[in-house]
Amino acid sequence: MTGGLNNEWRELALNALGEAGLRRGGARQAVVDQLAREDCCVTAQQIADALRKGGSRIGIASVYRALETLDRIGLVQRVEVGEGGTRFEAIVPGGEHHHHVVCDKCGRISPFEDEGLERAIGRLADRLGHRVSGHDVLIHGECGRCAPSK
Amino acid sequence: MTGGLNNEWRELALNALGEAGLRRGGARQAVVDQLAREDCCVTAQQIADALRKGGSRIGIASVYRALETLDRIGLVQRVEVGEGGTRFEAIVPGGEHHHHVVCDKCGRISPFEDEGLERAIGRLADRLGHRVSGHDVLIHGECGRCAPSK
DNA sequence: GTGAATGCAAACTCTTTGCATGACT
DNA sequence: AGTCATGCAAAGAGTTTGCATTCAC
Repeated sequence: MTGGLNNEWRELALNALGEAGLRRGGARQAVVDQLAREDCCVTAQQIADALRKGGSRIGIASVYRALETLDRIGLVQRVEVGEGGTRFEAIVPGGEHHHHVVCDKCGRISPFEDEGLERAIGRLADRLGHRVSGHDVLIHGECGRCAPSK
Repeated sequence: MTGGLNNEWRELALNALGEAGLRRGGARQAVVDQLAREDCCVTAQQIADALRKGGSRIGIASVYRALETLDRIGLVQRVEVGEGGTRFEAIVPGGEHHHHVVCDKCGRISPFEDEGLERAIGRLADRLGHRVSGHDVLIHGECGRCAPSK
């Protein structure tokens, strides 16, 4: 499940754009394609670089605009990890979601899922009483590559 | 416990600065004092504004430098909430800690604590296998003021 | 007295906006 | 054809750095 090209999400996103009356011009579609290829959150700059490497002549501003649009529709999520700017990643509305581990050594960001954590947050949301619309969890530590399984 | 002036932390911080061979000049001390007055995370700009309102002639750069120093020593924590830049707050090393709720309506950031959540993260840390040095949890929803207890 | 800390201003990075051009429906 | 999207460049916002001066020790 790691290793890219989330075709399901790509279809979903292109459909959603159409339904929202938005066009699928070069930049917008290219950003969707690129996000579908990523496993975890990336910066706007990384997306732009990847696309240019692929031969596209995409301006960074268009990448930001596309990401903003996808975020508003709920297909992309902003992730703030405090290192090198805001990151973005594809999300399936109402679908599974993961959180992130930031490696203190190499800075790599890896995804993880945890049922117990989700349950705890669910209970917390009940306890807080007022509406809870979402949550982010960020773990700091060492990634699998810097400290291979213990 | 809400309402400011954490004298315990203030002493701790001033001591720690001395022990680290760092001086307690105007700006550094003023930032420590101001952080001790805050209940939750604030931006560098907010600290600078508060200090100037108090009559100090403190440059924003000195505030950033003081915060960077305190962060390095472990007395201050960066909090990324994705709205209006990085925030900072006082922390007691090894002591209790809270997380944050960002209000979708008014943008206010409020602190909360949750035992169940901490336990879940503890178990998660064990499961991940490699070293975990810290964690942040961010809840999005409505704050108590925008949706008074349900 | 001496070196670290500070204030100011300039530099930098990341992100957003304005505007003319080009592309999708 | 009409309108929305894009690219480029300039503007903004937040943060960091350089340097002369001031201040804590």
